Amino acid sequence: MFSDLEQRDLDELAAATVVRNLGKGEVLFEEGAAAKGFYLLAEGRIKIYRVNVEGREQTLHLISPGETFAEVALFSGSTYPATAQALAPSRVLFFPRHDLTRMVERNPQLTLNLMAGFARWVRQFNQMLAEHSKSVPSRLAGYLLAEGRRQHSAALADGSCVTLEINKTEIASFLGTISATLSRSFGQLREAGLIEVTDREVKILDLSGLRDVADRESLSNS
Amino acid sequence: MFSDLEQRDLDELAAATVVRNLGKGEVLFEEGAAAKGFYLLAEGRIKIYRVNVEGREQTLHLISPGETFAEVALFSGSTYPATAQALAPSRVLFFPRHDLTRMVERNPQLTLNLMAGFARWVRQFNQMLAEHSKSVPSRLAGYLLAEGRRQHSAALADGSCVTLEINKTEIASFLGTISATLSRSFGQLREAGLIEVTDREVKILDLSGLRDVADRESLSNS
DNA sequence: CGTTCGCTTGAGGCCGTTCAAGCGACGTGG
DNA sequence: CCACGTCGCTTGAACGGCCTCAAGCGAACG
Repeated sequence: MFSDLEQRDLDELAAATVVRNLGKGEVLFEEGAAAKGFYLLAEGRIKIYRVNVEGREQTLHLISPGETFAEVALFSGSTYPATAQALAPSRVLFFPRHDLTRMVERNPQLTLNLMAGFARWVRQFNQMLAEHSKSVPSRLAGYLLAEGRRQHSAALADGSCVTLEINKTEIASFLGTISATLSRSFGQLREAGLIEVTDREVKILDLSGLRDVADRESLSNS
Repeated sequence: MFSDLEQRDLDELAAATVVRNLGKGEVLFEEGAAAKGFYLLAEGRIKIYRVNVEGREQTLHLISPGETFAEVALFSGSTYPATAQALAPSRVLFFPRHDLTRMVERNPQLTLNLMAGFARWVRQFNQMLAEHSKSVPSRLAGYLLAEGRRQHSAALADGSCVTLEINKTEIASFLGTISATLSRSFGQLREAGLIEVTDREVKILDLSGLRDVADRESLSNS
């Protein structure tokens, strides 16, 4: 993202960044708080969530080390649209907005990079909307495949193992459901012979079958 | 959006724009097509939609005259993430991307304007996700209020009328449901004494009640 | 006059939620 | 070391919202 910056700007940026350490469960910023910049996760795990009218949490993003988040702050200008909380002890780098915008004005190429970052964001959001019209088992299958891809550099295969890095209640929130339903969904995938679950380890027994379920609307269809 | 451009750039932009007329039902661009720029709707009505795995349409945006759409093309770079179709005879202005990016490089202020436009987009998307966890009657109430706000410059009041500018099947698609369910939802709002429906005219009988329903999760709760 | 289209309404079924109970793992304090 | 509470997870039963399938109806149109 910063690859096209001149050295002078890089120095300036580095000088402006702030490091912050978070304990497990600590809230980095809350929905509605003034947005003064964006973040890069150096270490740990962050979840971005909103609470809906009924009080249930809907996780929007799960941030892994190396990813930036809250870039929206650069545009929306005013407030964060969601809450960020550490799921594990974490270290984040903070980039103040006014430094960034100053640099943007001087370095148009940076704009294009920012835009590219958006592309990812848009795609992800689009996908979330699409996912939301699927059944819970389908969404779960998609999640497992995505996690597997993220964890292994190599391609997935029958027999690959995926580690659940967050507890199942958190996964449920990410998938827009509750733990009870998620539990049954794991059961359905297991009974279909697609996966094997032991604690926080998921073994993929039938990769292509799992892909089918993830692409399909429901588990039963066609 | 273009307010900060210099005259020279404005001239150049004007020279690059292309006008296109669309008949009712005509498709402007399809999901997956190469994205070469974005559009401004001068006249008519456009819907942006995706078809999910099951083949049902989910409308993402309804574009009214004066609004821009497909700005995403400026970022994602590659392909349109959805399909655009005219709901009525329409006239659109097309802005080629490469002209825009050239201008962005020369005119950093334009970037910030683009970002501001994007902020709107993000907010809308966020709201869509939130809406999706509500009941259909709630979503319908929200839609009616939004349409009312869009149509009347003055504030809404008990007795205000809202005209449904698109047919109910299209509204259903926009709300992520089907016409049968939408029909029942209209019935529920009517029976609750909140609205009165005659053909394509909706009279708001109880504005604050309608707002309550729109903010609540379901019609029955509390 | 027949067809198509948009809308409404009914019956039935599915999926996910709610409420509730039960279980093992873990930590704490007696 | 054991009793007890909490927490995360699972499982059952019941309820409810929305979808599906289907029929019916008026209006527009050829």
